[in-house]
Amino acid sequence: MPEIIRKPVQKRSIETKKKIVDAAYALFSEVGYFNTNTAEIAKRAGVSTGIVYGYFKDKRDIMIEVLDIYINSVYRPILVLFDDIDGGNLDDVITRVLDAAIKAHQDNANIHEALHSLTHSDSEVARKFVELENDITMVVVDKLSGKYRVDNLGERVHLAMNIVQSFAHECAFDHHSYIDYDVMFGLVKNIINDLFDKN
Amino acid sequence: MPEIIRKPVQKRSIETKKKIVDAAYALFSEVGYFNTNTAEIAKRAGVSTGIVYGYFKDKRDIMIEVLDIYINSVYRPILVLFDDIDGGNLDDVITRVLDAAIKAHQDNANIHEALHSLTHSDSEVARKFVELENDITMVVVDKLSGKYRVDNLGERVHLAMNIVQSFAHECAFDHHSYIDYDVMFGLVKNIINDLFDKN
Amino acid sequence: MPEIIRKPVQKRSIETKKKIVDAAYALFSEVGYFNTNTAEIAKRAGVSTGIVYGYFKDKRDIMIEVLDIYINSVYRPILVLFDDIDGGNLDDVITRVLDAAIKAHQDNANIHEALHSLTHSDSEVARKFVELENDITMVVVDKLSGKYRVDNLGERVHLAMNIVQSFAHECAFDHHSYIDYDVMFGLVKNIINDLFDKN
Amino acid sequence: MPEIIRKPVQKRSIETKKKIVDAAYALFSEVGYFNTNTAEIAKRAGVSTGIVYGYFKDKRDIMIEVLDIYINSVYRPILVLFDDIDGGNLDDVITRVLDAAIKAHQDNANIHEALHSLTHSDSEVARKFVELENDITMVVVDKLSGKYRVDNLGERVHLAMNIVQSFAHECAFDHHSYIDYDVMFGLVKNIINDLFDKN
DNA sequence: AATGAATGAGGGTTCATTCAT
DNA sequence: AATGAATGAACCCTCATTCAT
Repeated sequence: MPEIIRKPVQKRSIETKKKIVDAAYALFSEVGYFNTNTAEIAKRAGVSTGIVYGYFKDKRDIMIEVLDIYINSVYRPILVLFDDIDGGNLDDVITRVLDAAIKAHQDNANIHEALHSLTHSDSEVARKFVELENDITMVVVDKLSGKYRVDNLGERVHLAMNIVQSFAHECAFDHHSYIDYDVMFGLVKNIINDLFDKN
Repeated sequence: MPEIIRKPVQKRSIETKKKIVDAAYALFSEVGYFNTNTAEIAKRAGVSTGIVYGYFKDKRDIMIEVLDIYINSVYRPILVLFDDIDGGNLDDVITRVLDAAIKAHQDNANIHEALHSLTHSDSEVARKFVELENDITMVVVDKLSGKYRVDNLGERVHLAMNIVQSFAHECAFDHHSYIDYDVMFGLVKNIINDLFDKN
Repeated sequence: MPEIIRKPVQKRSIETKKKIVDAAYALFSEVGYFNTNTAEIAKRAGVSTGIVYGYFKDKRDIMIEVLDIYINSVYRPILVLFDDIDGGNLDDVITRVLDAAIKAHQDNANIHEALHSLTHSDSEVARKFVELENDITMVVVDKLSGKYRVDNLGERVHLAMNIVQSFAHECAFDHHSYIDYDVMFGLVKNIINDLFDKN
Repeated sequence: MPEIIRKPVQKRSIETKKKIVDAAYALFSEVGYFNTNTAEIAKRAGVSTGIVYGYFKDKRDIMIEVLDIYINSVYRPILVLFDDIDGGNLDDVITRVLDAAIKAHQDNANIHEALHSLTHSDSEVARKFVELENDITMVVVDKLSGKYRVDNLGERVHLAMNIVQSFAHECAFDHHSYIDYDVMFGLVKNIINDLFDKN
């Protein structure tokens, strides 16, 4: 059975594919992967159900594309903020990274959890998330290693990443009325500063 | 004829219900809520498909029960560890809490994420998780407030909780080969100590 | 994915399964395998679409069962006619076999071709048909070998079988107005007699 | 806007149409009519899916053309072998016809069954096959009637045709390891000779 | 209280056919 | 004449839920 999946080259095609991915991204974000059906995706994208399978092998394939876009367009871009680290001071970089992470989480609300929860039933999703965290840690370790001579830099960076992630998530959902997020922002900044500044 | 959901009072009934919940717990943990079907739950529980609806209104109702059990049997018990805080020193408590959190995560591997990912499509699930975190923060703040006079105790406790959670999760999955988890354990302990010890 | 296919033991179950197979048999016979859909089978059987998959893994699985029934209930029974061969004379046996083959073809009109045409896309179907012909040849050779000492008995029997088949098919469809089937019957009988009688 | 089906007159057009039919012929032969889709036909033909509908009304229309080609290019040509019948002896003609029939079956393997199985769901296909057999019988009867004065010539010719067909099919698939096809060839030849030679 | 057969709406996917270019 | 993207009805199959026993 010779599945022919379109590799869109023409402008029209590219746009159709983008419409489908965008619709899927939005729906996965709103109600999750399993609560979204392909008819809904097509409808939201303004196309027929059939053409979805002209661009994607199956529903999972759409999800993988959404995941890639999420990773490469939302997640990885934060890494460039570390380019300033050589010239500037750490505190500014941390502030900018925190701001960016919070913003990314807010804009992309639920998609992270929607995709990450698939980790347990889809090993490729798991692999991509692990790889992403590995990459981020490696890049940041690399940037810092010249400047900050601390023991266990890998562990420190990874932990910092986890904390940033956790905090951004906390901010995005903002469920706890008793939390002053500005205060928490300060606490997080201190923690991360401490992770690298002293030894 | 309105379906009557059994409130089991007899021993036999209680056990049947427990078998169903246990089976659901295990399956949700292994493959997630949406990849589990009720026939499978019944089979794993060793009961008929029909009787499941004698104890639960619907599939979601089983999930809510699983969630309650997870929260009350796995999550909340960690709170008692803070009872020692008056007599002992903080460092020991932190160590024990971290150990307990890691163990809880390891034993209950995927269930947290499986349930938490439903947050976005089920507001009651969301409410329960928010409530849980509120409760934990409140209790710990209460315990600590007599002894540790720091500003923003609520934010500190909540942040500490997030970090513990994030770290326990990290340990449970242990996907990153380059991480020495003992080292990270020490870093986390320091961070939390710092959050309360100094001012 | 734990497909549970019912092995019906209760009377009710056995009847349901039979209704499904009978409906499928009729429909495959009338319009062929590919022109029959599972909803139609269920409808003709007077059951819901879902239950079909309680008894069969998939549509092909129904077809395999239909094939087995065809082979074992229609085809193989002809073999018992050869039991008389020891005591009686060959000519009578041939007559009875021809009559039986024609009747079987008439009663089961198109099913043979409907199933046999799947030979090319389903190797198990192919295997079953080959096996069937092998078995028939073997059995008949066995019966005859004591009595008729001719060379190349295997080839003779197999050829006879082909001719009987071909003729029964011809009779069943009776498309050719210029053919006197009684005459043809006599010709076929002579041919087969000649295959064994003389040397 | 009524679809206009091209009656190709230009060379280019004729070739395109031929490519489509050839592709369809091959695919029907390999996997059958229902397992072949139009996209596949177009791809194999090296044309676009759309243009297929420039030359054919629908998928069935392609099949009818394939059928016509099969009948006229593969089947009917065997008839010319009977032209020799006046001058030569019958035995030689039979040998040549058998050889030709076997070769035709081998070269065109599955197409006969693929097309013939459509008989039951498409009356035009049925008609064409009946017509073909009628024609063959008529022609052969005509050729023979001058020379061989036997009773029931129609039945004899038709039966001979069936046997040849059946045997050619047997040879083409050669599924039965215990058959010596040269021996069978001889048996078939004798049978047919006997059908006409004596009376 | 329990069984497991039965229901039927809904999901993912295919494919003959049409249409804009 | 030709392309290949697009359509949407129809197909196979699943599964939460109900029902007869």
